Amino acid sequence: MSEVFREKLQEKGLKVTPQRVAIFEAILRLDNHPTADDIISFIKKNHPNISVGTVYKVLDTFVENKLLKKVKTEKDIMRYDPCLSQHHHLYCAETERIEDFEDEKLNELISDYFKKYKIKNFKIQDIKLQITGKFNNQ
Amino acid sequence: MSEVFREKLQEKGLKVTPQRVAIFEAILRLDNHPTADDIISFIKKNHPNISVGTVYKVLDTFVENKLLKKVKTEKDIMRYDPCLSQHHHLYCAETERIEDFEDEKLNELISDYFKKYKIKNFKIQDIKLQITGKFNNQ
DNA sequence: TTCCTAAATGAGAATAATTATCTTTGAAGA
DNA sequence: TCTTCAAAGATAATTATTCTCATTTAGGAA
Repeated sequence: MSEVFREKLQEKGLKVTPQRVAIFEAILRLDNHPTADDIISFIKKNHPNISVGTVYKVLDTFVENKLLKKVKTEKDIMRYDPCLSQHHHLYCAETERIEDFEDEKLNELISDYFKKYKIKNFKIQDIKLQITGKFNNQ
Repeated sequence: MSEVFREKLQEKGLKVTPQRVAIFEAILRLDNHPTADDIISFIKKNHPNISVGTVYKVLDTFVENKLLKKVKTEKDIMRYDPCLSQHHHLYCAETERIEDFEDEKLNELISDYFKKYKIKNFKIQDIKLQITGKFNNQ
């Protein structure tokens, strides 16, 4: 699994450092769109003297190189999300919980719509739905 | 026009202060999703000794009371958006420009879709599209 | 394998946005 | 007009993030 990751880095001429590996694994493990701070705490367990600045820098390089995306809640803080597949977000304003939501049929519906009705003076690169509401269970 | 605004405040038992009026007007005037800082600079022109903390507090009360929404870019800063109508955002990652995008037909399409295909364990309150891409002109 | 160099990291200071605290002021109901 | 509680002002504090710069290291070359 981390082979794909190594390749992606090397492809772009980026060095495969233990810090980068640790940070990427942390995001996969933490799963639910961690904040930089979540990531730092997690990593410090096995990697006690990693620097905060490093984490931010690594996250930025990942975003630049499309290994991650930045996500935002209604609140304040950036969250990070691995670029695995095109997906949307279910977001609960009360609890700050975010879940991924994939729906191929919906994607098609929307992209067909915009093929038919283009937005003038704007070239679409990506469409993301932020669906706000309430989770019923837990 | 600011009558509606006065009423909305009074309805919720909030006082109509000159600061609140000025801040709300500033957001309407500034239009294109100003940051707190944009708002502060704008207001200071006519209202030189308003306090930064006040602006933030007022913005928060407005958000709590649904007079405004907080919006986010891929970058860092909060922006504020008057709650006038249901709309989506066109967003250019390069220039940070945000434009509103209203499309009743699209809203219907999506809401029909979710009437048919409900998301399990989730009650939708609001759906917003963030459409990333590039503006062609200017 | 060892050497070299650009790229990456660490440590911590600096910045910027936002929040908190606490005193003073003023909106609006009595 | 008076009173009172919410709101505003001033400024300190906090928090997330970025910057700086000295040190280290990944990984290609010899």
